[in-house]
Amino acid sequence: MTRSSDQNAPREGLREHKRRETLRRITDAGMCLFIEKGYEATTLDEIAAKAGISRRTFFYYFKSKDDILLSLQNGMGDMLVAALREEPQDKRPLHAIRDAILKVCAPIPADDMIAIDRLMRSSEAVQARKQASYIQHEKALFAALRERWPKPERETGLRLVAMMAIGAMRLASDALSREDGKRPFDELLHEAFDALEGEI
Amino acid sequence: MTRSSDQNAPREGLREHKRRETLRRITDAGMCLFIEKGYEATTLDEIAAKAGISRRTFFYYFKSKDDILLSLQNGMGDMLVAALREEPQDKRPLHAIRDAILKVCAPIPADDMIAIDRLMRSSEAVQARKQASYIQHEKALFAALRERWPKPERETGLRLVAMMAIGAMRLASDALSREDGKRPFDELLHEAFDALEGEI
DNA sequence: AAATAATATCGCACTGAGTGTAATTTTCAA
DNA sequence: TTGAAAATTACACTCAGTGCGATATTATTT
Repeated sequence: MTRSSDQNAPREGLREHKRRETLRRITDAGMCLFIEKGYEATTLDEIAAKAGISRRTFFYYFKSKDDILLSLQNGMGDMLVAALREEPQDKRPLHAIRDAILKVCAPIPADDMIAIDRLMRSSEAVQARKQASYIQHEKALFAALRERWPKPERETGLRLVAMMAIGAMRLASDALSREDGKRPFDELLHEAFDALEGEI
Repeated sequence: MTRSSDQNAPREGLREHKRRETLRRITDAGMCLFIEKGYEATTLDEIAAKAGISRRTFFYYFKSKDDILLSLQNGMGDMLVAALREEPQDKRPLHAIRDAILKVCAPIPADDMIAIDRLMRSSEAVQARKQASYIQHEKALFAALRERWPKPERETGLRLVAMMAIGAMRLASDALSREDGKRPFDELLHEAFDALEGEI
């Protein structure tokens, strides 16, 4: 088989391409099995088999079984920060974050959100690490906020803003699952932020 | 050795007494080893040996290794709720919770708080489950708040209050560790709650 | 006191996650 | 083409956690 006969010429290097492919296969296999037979009941051997790799290779791509689920969650922090940077400078911190969250979450189908949320609830360890990832989001947001409002006396305030914003997001996300998607996410998020204004 | 020679007559049944003793021995052994050689590096075999029980018996007392550290954390939720119930009825929700937190945390030595906090940071899984326990505290507080302010239209608001209060507690606790106990916990907590008022 | 039930303790064998190591194969670059 | 770097694999290992069944200890009943 000569190289000239390959029609799908790799644009970004064959290595990178294969890597992405394998990563996707593992994630798909994992998600598929998790939904099919539950998170705890799915073993790494099964995932590896379905993804067509060895068990050892799985650990070349993921740090742990949890990471299959959490890789999705963990990307959120960076996305939020990026979206926040694109918000107009004159908005109040809380509104800027709210709109950043809206922008990041808008393209995610509600059904996917709910499905992943349900999966995460099925394992205590995963659920815990999801909560922990919220704290990471808070930290990331706080750092981004401080760039824009660098006065030292605002620090505690900005920490709280980040905390409240992520909290509101959590509330909206919980409500989405609880109501099983009856109302859209952006409505719930607005409601949570409005309630935040009314409180205190 | 006849029973009549026992001076420490068990008041609450020998079984209950032994149980408490064993529980304490396991916790002590665990804490001791965790501090000495780190959380991850300590095995259940070592803990069991030091506590004078078999490895299997450990699981009769704890659900997991994490639980040694988390049993301390998990009691907090109930204590907060109990303290909240004893607060005067006319206080605003946020102030009532703040004072409840103060009452619960006052008797805990700052050094202990810091030491446990440091230990929990050393394991990602434990750290994650600690964050998750905060969520449990929020839920418990929310339930307690709803008893006092049962109007349905206040629900979202009360959820947020619980969230902000626990958030402020987290902030104060983080600051305590970060400053290595330079300022007392109650000062930091007041600061966090005051900042909360100023925000929004 | 003896018999009986309930609770505690333990050992053993097992599953499954995760790691260390070293060998082999595949891709990339000189 | 050749040699370095990255990817894949097998194997053997440690450790957390579970299921099961046996034995010991404490409580309760007769």
